[in-house]
Amino acid sequence: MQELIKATKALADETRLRMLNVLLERECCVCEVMQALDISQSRASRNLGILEDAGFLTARRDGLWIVYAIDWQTANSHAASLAKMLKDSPTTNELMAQDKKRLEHAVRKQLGHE
Amino acid sequence: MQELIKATKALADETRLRMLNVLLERECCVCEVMQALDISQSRASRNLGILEDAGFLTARRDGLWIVYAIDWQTANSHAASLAKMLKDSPTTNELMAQDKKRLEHAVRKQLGHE
DNA sequence: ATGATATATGCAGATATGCGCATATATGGA
DNA sequence: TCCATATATGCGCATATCTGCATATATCAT
Repeated sequence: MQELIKATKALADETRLRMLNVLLERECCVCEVMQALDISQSRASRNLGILEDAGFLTARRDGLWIVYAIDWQTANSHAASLAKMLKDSPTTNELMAQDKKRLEHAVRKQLGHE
Repeated sequence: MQELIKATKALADETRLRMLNVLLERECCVCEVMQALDISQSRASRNLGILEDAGFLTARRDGLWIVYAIDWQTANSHAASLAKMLKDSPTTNELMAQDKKRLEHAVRKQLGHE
């Protein structure tokens, strides 16, 4: 049951649902998520880490960047079911639509510190 | 998106996941849930209310009792998807198994206050 | 080695959440 | 009407969660 609790807790946050929304479009590095959601660096990093820990995401390094992607082969089967659910019943929402819009112009290089 | 957030927040709690576990067996009044999970009256009532508010449960009065049941026709489509997921991928867990065991002997009349 | 960029994390403060206790409300029977 | 039972809820406390700020760590280029 602990894995199910961890997965649901990870989902129960607006920021993280928005993150999964954009990651369902394509894999992203942290700075691209920052740009898409228009949030701070620490906030992006921390919440991506929570999603990874819960089994929703994989993380791989690519040079300076850490690239996060939906983990469809996750060991946490509940996370897989939940991710599939999000994919199959997309939430239409103004904020999430904006996130996807900004994602289109997000690039792998950016400010963040000042 | 707010409905999705409400649904996931409602799920993200051990007590409430245990409640859905027993309610997937059969509908229950508050005191039966108290007995099945071995928890206090206010705790049972409050958490059932949260699940109802999020769209997971219906509540109907039957005499002295309020009977809660999974709402398969809920207006919150996300809650429906999540409930179906729980139903289709049952979590095998010692605690949840005990809850179901106690549910077998739960009755519609009981102490609770002292 | 030094500097620039990307990401992770310790810390503190603000807010949210879960719980028990006591009490309020609702129903049905005597 | 009065009482017993079932459920809901106001309140306060303990704990958890989220965030920004500052800083640490990692990688790459010079």
